Amino acid sequence: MFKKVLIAEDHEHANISVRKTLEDLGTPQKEFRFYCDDALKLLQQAYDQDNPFDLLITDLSFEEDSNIQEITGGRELIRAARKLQPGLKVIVFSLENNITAVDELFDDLDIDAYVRKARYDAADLRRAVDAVSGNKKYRSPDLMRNKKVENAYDFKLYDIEIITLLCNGTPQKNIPSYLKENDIKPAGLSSVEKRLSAIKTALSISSNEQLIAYCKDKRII
Amino acid sequence: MFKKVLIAEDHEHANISVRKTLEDLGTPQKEFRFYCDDALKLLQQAYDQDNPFDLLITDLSFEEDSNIQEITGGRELIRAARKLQPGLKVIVFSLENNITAVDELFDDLDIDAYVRKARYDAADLRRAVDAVSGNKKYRSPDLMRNKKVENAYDFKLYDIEIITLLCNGTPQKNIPSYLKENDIKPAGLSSVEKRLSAIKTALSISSNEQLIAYCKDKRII
DNA sequence: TTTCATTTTACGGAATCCCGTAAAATTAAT
DNA sequence: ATTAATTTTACGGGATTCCGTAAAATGAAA
Repeated sequence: MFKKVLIAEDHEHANISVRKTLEDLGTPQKEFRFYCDDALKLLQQAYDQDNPFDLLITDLSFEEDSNIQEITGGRELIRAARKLQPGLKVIVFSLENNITAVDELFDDLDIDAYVRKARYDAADLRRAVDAVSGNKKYRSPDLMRNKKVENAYDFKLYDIEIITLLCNGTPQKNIPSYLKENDIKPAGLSSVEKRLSAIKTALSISSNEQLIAYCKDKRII
Repeated sequence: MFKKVLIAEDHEHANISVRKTLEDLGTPQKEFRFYCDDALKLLQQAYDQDNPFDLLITDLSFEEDSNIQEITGGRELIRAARKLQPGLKVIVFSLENNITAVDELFDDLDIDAYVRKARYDAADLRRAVDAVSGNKKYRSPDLMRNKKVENAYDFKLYDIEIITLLCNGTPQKNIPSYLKENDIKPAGLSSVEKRLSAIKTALSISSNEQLIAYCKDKRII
């Protein structure tokens, strides 16, 4: 079982109960941070002092507030943590229930477990910690693959990025420059146009306006 | 302070930590349920046995699962609970951060407090319980804004008609023919364009996409 | 009815979006 | 390393939207 665990989670309530779950599991040393930057700093310190963490449990999205952060989300935190300490085990604990997004976490960031914040998430987290401590991967049962039929189109992170920009009033022609700034891969205007067009075709949707309405209704955005 | 509190919250982790918060506050009797129907049943039983609850803390959205429920959400639960026990204090504890939606909770359901699940939500909940036990209303500080200032534009039926058409994928240039069919007054394309432009200017919105997002968020559509 | 004010529509040019095709770049395979 | 396949970008023309101006229609008042 794990000896030293770091929890990065901005919601105080979630933070409290994750700590309690770890207590029940008998983890001797638990640290928690409300901000990604603080979490990484702690990770670094522990590493420098030859007493590194052996597990990171992190949320994906951290709300921005007056305390401006270098690292603004769980994905970047994981990347930074792994760069520092490649062998670090990582469990993501988040509301995200988009299967594709979770797949991307396993594929791109090689996380060890994904626990969705949901009805039985405490028991779920316990199972995840167990599995990961045995060097196994774990993902919440309801994200195994079943709800695939739900969405006629499988929204990728890239799609959501673009649609979010539209929601913020960014004109289509300005999206490329934003994508380039954030190093998001296909950044050409053509690519954006094509992707939007593909989404709309797949969903039998005819205008951007209708697409936004759809995404809002389905809570995709 | 409260003697008997019922927590209705489907997320196990949230449930655990709300219980812990109440413990810290010294609430002697705490019950919790993961489903609305169970929560209402317990409320009813306690009432029938002349030992009613004096506070309900509930989430707004409960995830559907195989356990089919009569009552599917916090709003209905509150309505049913108040019908049974009109004086019951109610604190809503939810992720919802749409000011208009929260306003509606106070206006339509006359809830006593709204605590948003966010960074300092444990401390926030404590303050809410304190306030409500002193017969005061409470809402999370970041949702304090005055409700009147919110709607910078007063949506007319005509506006909603047009925006609804856009949401259904009608291209702008086809809107006039729909309006004519339904005998809606200014049906010219120019009028439609001007109206949309006026709305966007009033709300400092730059695109139709952003307008749709705004209307969906504010529950105007 | 005439006049005036307001609303609605028509029109036109510029900007943007849409969509197909081709070039360029990247990736994979041999 | 070369070739082939795929992805990404560039380009261009037609459609649509955007926005200002002017004409037409409507309504109110005298």
